[in-house]
Amino acid sequence: MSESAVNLRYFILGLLTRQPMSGYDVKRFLKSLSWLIGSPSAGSIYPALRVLLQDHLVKVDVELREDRPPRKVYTITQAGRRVLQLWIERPVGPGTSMKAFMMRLVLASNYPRTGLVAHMQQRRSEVANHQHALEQIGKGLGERDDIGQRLAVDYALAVARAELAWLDAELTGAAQELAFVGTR
Amino acid sequence: MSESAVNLRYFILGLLTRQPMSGYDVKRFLKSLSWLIGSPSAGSIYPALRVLLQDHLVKVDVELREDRPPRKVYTITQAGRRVLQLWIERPVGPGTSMKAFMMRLVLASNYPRTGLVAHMQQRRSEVANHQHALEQIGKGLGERDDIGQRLAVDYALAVARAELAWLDAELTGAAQELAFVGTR
DNA sequence: AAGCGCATGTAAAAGGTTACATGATTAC
DNA sequence: GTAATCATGTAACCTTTTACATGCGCTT
Repeated sequence: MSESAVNLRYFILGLLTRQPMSGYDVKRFLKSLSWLIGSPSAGSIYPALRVLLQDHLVKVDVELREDRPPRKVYTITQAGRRVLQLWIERPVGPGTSMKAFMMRLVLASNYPRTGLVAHMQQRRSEVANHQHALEQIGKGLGERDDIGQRLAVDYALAVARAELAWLDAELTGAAQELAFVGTR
Repeated sequence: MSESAVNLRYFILGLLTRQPMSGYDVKRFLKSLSWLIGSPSAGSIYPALRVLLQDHLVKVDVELREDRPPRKVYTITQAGRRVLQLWIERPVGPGTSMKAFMMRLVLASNYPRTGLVAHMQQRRSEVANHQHALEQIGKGLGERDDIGQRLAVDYALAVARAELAWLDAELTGAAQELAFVGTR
């Protein structure tokens, strides 16, 4: 359950590589993807942006409009891009949540193609491991009355299988692309 | 992203309905299911148990062993069972994470059968909603260069489809059981 | 001899949510 | 006229992680 820490800041930093955004923009965007990543409240987004600003990883331009609170548009700096690259290239250890994987997937455009493939392969092996572990648990359960545990393990297995199927399909596609690029 | 709060305490309380456990037992069990629910550190489990104890929802028996730290075995009290029922019957609002759903699924044996079915139907409609929302986002993305967003949405859709398939299969099974019980 | 599993816990720090505060504009 | 959306932010509170502290027994 570790390393959810620090992630929101880096993820927001990553979003700013697509285009400059205000805190409110970030909030709206995250809300639209709430299913994938969660929808953090204002009380975590604005402070996160302030920290990024203090660390000089983003700069801010204030858009003044008449009779409204000013809109503060944040832009990633060169230093920000460097720090983001370090974060993105840092291999994610075992036990990474789907949410953490999703975050990096959303930021795919910041990866070199091979880096993205490596990241997906990493996920593939993680999920395969856990699938195996779940199957073992399932067997161990046998005829007992752990109805809840059996349901939960079964549910998780169904999800794991879907993840693996998607990753395999996507990875074979990517492998062909890379092979093509390599031979032309 | 709300209401992760308070959950670990209740979930641990729920685990104690299966059998009395020590903090270390809880930790080991959670670790084995880390993929489903996450594996909280000692720093959250032991304090959680202390709070449960202070609220008289569990009681503790100390097993003294030679030359080792004593093992503290926690047992749920009647008051604990009542509080757990209230938590379990409280309808989970929209935006509930898979993890929160999993927690309640693991505790399925504490539900009356119809309550469990209702809970799964609730999840079904939630996932269906989000699937729809994701499909809309996917269409809106079109031919743009949001490669990351497209991948993430696609991935989430694959997972959502798997969840729906599982829930539908399980719910039709449960419906037949209930019908059978109803007619005999 | 080093490290892991057992077994408990605490303290500091980080992170997040909830609730509040402000205030204009737009849609019903 | 009432509610939602836009737009920012703060403060108190809660939970969780990280890192530490202790110490035995077993395995490599």
